[in-house]
Amino acid sequence: MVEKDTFDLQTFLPYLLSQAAEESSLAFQQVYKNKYGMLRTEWRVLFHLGAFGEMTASNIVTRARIHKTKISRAVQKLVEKRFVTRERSDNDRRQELLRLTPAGVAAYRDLREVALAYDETLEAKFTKEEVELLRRMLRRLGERD
Amino acid sequence: MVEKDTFDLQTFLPYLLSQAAEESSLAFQQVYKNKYGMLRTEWRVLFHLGAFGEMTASNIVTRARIHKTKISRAVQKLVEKRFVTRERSDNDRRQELLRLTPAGVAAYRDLREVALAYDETLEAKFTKEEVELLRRMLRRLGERD
DNA sequence: TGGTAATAGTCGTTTTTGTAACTAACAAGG
DNA sequence: CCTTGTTAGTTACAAAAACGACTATTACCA
Repeated sequence: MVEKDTFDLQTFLPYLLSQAAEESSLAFQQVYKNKYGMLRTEWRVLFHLGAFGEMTASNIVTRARIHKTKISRAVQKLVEKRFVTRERSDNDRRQELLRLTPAGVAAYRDLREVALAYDETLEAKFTKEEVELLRRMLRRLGERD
Repeated sequence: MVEKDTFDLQTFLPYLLSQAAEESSLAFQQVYKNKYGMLRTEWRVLFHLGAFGEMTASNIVTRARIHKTKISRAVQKLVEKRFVTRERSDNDRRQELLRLTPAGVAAYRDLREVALAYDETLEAKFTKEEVELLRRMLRRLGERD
């Protein structure tokens, strides 16, 4: 045993953040996993393509800050699932333009609705002002240093 | 491309939470990883033993909500590193009492200081009141449903 | 040009994690 | 005592993540 402690895990922000992140993503995770057999990175890629339209893998890497090997494998899976097509760019033949198929668009829209509804249940725990502040703080904490 | 979107990842709380959690734990992670060769679960186990003293693995499972197989493996690693000892309980010979060794205590104290200092740098991004609210909200979001 | 560096994306191997099945010890009721 | 059920913790195997090396293409510049 150590002397009486001035440190409490319950005040350590990285701990609180990771607990909150984990708990709050569980329910949503079940949906894209069970309904579409997707992993988290796949959902994120799908989301980016749905929200921003045609992109290359490295666009997503930059925006989502996910390692390129993870993106690469997620794209493969999404192509296998027929949610995404890829086409070599003519300007730069290293790049591949990624696009949602109609099935991909449908999945995106469906998940987007689920996400919106789920987010509302989270927001309902607090006041509007609190949620607003929370978002601002989380964005700030999530900024790359 | 999809119709103009009402959904923005930047407002989706699980996304913001996971980005903030990831980013804000990176720097601290480097410390326990590089300095002590620990993984996240190992640091958490070490922390629990340092803060609360002698515990069994399932005590930690309950408190930290980490799956018992992860705890089991983390304990093995910590024993190998000579930070923790285990001893079968006499009352119940299924249980093992876990304790920090002097080296474990030293590592704990060191990491505790690092954590405290690091937390302060995070807090410095906001006002006292904001941080207080943030903690409350994160605890709320991290509660098991 | 030609050579070197940088970028896009993939692949292979090693670590970690997740899941479930397993052993050992206890508990409680007949 | 015996059986059945529960708890503590480990282990085995499969799924997923991390990390680095690799190919192909483009960019830069002497």
